[in-house]
Amino acid sequence: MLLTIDPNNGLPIYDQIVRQVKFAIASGALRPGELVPSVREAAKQAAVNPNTVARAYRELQAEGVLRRVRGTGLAVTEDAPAYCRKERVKLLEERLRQVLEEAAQSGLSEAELRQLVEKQLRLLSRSRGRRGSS
Amino acid sequence: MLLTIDPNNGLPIYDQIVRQVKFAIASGALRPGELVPSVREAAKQAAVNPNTVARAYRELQAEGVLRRVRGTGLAVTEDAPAYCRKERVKLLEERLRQVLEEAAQSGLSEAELRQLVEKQLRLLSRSRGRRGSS
Amino acid sequence: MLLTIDPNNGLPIYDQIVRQVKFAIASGALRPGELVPSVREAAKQAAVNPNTVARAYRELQAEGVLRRVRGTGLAVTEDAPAYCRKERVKLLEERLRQVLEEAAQSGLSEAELRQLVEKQLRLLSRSRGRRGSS
Amino acid sequence: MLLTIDPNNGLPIYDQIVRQVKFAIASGALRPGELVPSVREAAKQAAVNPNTVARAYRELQAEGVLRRVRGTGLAVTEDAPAYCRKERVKLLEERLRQVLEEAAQSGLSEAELRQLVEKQLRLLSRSRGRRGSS
DNA sequence: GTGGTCTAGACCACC
DNA sequence: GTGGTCTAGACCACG
Repeated sequence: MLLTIDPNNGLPIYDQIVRQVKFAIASGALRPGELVPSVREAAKQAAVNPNTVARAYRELQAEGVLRRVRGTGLAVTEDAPAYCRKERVKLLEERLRQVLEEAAQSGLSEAELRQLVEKQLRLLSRSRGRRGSS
Repeated sequence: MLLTIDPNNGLPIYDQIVRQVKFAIASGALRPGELVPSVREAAKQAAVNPNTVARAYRELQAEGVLRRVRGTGLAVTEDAPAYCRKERVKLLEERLRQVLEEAAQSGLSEAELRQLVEKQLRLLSRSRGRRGSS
Repeated sequence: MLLTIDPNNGLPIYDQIVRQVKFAIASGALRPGELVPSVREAAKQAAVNPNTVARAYRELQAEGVLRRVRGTGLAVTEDAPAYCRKERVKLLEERLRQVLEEAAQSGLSEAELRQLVEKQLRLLSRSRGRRGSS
Repeated sequence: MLLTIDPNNGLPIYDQIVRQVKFAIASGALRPGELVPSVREAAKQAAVNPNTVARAYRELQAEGVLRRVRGTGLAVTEDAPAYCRKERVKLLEERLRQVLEEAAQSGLSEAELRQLVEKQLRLLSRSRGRRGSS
């Protein structure tokens, strides 16, 4: 469970954390009953203020994704995986829609747009490959 | 030159305006010497505060895309089209990269990711079609 | 809309604020469309840190009780009164139940318990009367 | 001497323990010279961390309600019953006052408030009856 | 050690 | 002026 924060993402940091936790649960990297990294640890790892992590975790509790185990930490709930898989699609579709809409407004033809998307997908799979083979 | 603002875009409104003006110039919809809508008019059309439009126009002047024509308004500069075409690609690639990277982090396989992108592209071209035929 | 905060209430301050706003809406003292006091103003009035008020207001937005009006403030939503009236009963019953349960555990007879409750209700209506007549 | 802990009470657990011990002494269920359950036993029975029980017992010793009997455990002092009876009324009145005050602030009329209180008292005496008959 | 709350104060986006 | 985000650091309750 490694958090990778980009402070210039546009998305608030706490939101990036919320998403990444949900994604980790959706993909099975975090399973029900497992503990998420402690507030302080996650904050250190992500080079972020503990309050910011705490806020993200608070929201995840409010959504029923995490539950508090007193004196122990925050654990993934039983319902979380199903919920997070739904959320994942929703969150990604929303963001994709926004960006593609903007691209469409830019006056590019559909062919040019597809070309742009293809280029980025290729770049992505290449960097993925690198990460995968390392 | 119609502005379409989405306040929940994540992008600040003034930035959305800056981008759309650049896009309009890049695509030839706005040509050197032409005037952009007045601050008040644009603000009314986009249902946005005039200060926000003013700020966007200020930035466009600072980048050399617009210039003041005393007593007349703001006109597109001669250098703007070349500049804006470069910007357009840069801005779109940057946004696309961010979103696709996030999608990649979400644990979706490349196939699933492509499927999502295709779905959104189809949705987009459909809504474009509608707008085109209206 | 005056906030009265008791830092030794046991209830977190942000929660006291959340409750009081809901109560004010439930009782009709705050109506749909009206603005709640600004974060800074409420913080000053309640002698509390603005962040604490902001957190309370954030939760009220998340519950759909308040909505943000950009650059203007936070307004009561249309749905808020119905929702808050339901909440009011729920919140009060929960608290009453806790306290009466504790009282019951204390070994008092039911008669003694009723006497205690009556005494407090009388004290309350007296202080209410004073406030009402002032 | 059975402890019934509600972790969502708002009251800290150690405080709930302190109160319940005092209540047991006030009502005569625990008499001077009698031993309270050992820290470990009480912790097991109440499903609570031993440290938390230890803290409660520490406070009860500081208040002069319990005293260490070397090698034996903690015993109720001679002065405890009188002291605890006073405390009981004080503690309950304080809590009742808080809750009723909050209820009053909620904008309910006195009649509605009384109705709420009656409802909870009835619920309480019913559950008491059940417990009594078991 | 864990999370939760609160304060203080900075900076940003928007009106 | 409005709310939103973030940092820094203190204190509390609990294990």
